[in-house]
Amino acid sequence: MVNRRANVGGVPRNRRTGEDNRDIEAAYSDSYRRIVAVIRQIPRGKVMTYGQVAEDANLGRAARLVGYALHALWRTVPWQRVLGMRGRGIAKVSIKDPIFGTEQRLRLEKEGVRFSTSGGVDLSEFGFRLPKKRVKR
DNA sequence: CACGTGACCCCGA
DNA sequence: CTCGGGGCCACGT
Repeated sequence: MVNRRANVGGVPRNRRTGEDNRDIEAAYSDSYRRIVAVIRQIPRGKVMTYGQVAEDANLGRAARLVGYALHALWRTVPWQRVLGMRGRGIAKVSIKDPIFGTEQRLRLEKEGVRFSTSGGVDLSEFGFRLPKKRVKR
């Protein structure tokens, strides 16, 4: 399993305890909490891209922030269901660490997500979006 | 306060 | 396909 700490420069551990990440949400910003809230709603067998998570969390185009946050909060969410956008409705594993990257793909395949020969996931088939809030009208 | 950095993304050349 | 360039934003230094 993935026990290995994936600490990359700058990404802190839980600010309060310095270890356990289970309640890490409370220690972080509101943006992080919203990101977590969105990711937790992705059902089994479906995926979202970093950019889509940012949008649905009302964070505009802060896709980068989602990646940053997820790296720190992965213990608290189904992290495997977030992929990187690779143009034209195709998403791919975006994790640099090969151990985690492989783990992500295996977990998704176990949920029924299919990867093409080139490693892409068809978002028209496996993509998930939160139902739109009907705010305007 | 100012940078640098990062599991990102879009666009144009 | 590869490169830049600009945008996003939290966090560490």
